[in-house]
Amino acid sequence: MTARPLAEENPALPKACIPILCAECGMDRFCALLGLDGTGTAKRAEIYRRGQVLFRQGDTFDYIYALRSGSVKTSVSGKGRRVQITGFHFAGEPLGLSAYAKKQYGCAAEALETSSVCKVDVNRVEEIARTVPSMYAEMVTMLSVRVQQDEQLIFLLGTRRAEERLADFLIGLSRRVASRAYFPTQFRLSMSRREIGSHLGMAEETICRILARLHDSGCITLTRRTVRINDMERLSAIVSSAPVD
Amino acid sequence: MTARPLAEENPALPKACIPILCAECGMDRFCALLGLDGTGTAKRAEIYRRGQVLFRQGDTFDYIYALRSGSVKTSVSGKGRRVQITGFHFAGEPLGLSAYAKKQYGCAAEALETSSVCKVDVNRVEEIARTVPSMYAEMVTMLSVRVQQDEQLIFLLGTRRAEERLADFLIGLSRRVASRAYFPTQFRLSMSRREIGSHLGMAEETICRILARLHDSGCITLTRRTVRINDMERLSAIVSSAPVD
DNA sequence: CGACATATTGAATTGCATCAATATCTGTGG
DNA sequence: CCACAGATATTGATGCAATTCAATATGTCG
Repeated sequence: MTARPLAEENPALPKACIPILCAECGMDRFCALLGLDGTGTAKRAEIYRRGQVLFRQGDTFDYIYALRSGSVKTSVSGKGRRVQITGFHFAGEPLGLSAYAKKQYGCAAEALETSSVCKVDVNRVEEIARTVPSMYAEMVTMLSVRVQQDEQLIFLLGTRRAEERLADFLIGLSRRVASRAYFPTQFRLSMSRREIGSHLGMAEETICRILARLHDSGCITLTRRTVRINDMERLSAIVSSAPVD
Repeated sequence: MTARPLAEENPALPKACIPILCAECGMDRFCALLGLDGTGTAKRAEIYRRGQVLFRQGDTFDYIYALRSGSVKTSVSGKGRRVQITGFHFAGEPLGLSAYAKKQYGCAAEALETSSVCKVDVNRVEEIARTVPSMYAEMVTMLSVRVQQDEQLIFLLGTRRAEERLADFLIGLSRRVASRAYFPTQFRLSMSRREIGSHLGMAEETICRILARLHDSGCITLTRRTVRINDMERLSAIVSSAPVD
């Protein structure tokens, strides 16, 4: 059993996400479900490599996933090869839960890099709930977090201009991934420019241009897929800059 | 006790929303919670008029709401008076649940017209769960439906052009409100052009122009806030028209 | 009726997409 | 180790969809 810091000792993670921290796998609430099978080790941990899919849009809801390490993108497709990346996901985040009602996934999930993933068979959920009565409450918590995140993205897509979107995106990433790293202001993008564009509702070229502009202005330093935030103040200012007013 | 059609007899409502239909108030799953207080009547039903707020963004999570009739908009605000309407809500829909984890509402809710709303004190949720063990599972269901809806809106905002957005919006509205009305292809908009624009991420004027264009082409008939869909085929074709390809 | 919100329509502007060309990176096999 | 091919990224030039600004019309309600 690997010792891990308790939730209270890890201020990097958002409060809402860590009431239960599972010492077995170092992950938050969701992993607690997996830790409770009596063996002390998470069952069904699997490795996915870049491009491998966890599930596809329309697939029957069979597993709930928990990301242990790496990163995953979720995307919604429509007709005419148009794809929207609805989210990028990192260690500690649950995936697939939103298929609960419809019994099929409303989005696809694909690994962005080599990632370790726990899977829970949904048929075991009721069963597990017998030993963990609060399990559904945990699922409510996780889903409610997701709704509020999604609504932030809706706000971004509906009201922000290109540069604001990208600044907002970088700040969010730094909070989620850089905070765990050695240099909290520096991190590596596991997704391509095209994927960032697909997530923020803009063209790949626009991502490039704005990143270049932020780099030239000294706001960030960009080398390949490595980003260092030099001036968080300025970046924040860009996000909520001039009202369209 | 007013007799109401069972879920199976009301094909107008989406499947995912009606496994439990509460005879007491005619509403779906959420209202079942309210029907189970032993009195046979929903407690704390209140009337809100156009412009009155159910809750504000940032307010402490104190009630879960269920819309019995009328309509409500939810919106997220940022700096610089920019506002995004994240959703329009009609009879049978739950509101405020997404505040569960953070313990404060991430959006504001405001009545678009005179509306009847049930309120459940969140402090009673645990309590209620004792008589209704499946209550948390119901909440998971409702939240998972909401996530999938939100992801559809994210797709729309990220990938569709103005005319497609509006066509998609009208089709969605007709499914949600017109189906309950006498003429299933005709309905009245409870929201202004500006509000539609704020929801779809476009300017009020653009909404006007495109509505006029759809009217002139015979696709819809528009009189004030009354919409009649004349050619659903064509409207659907607009939604998934030319790939940006 | 008069005041104010809501809606419509036109004209000018612009932010971003699109098209296009080149550069750079990554992995593979000789 | 280098050369090559394909993916990814950058940068420039051009076009257009949608916003913004502006003016008028129509609706709503005291």
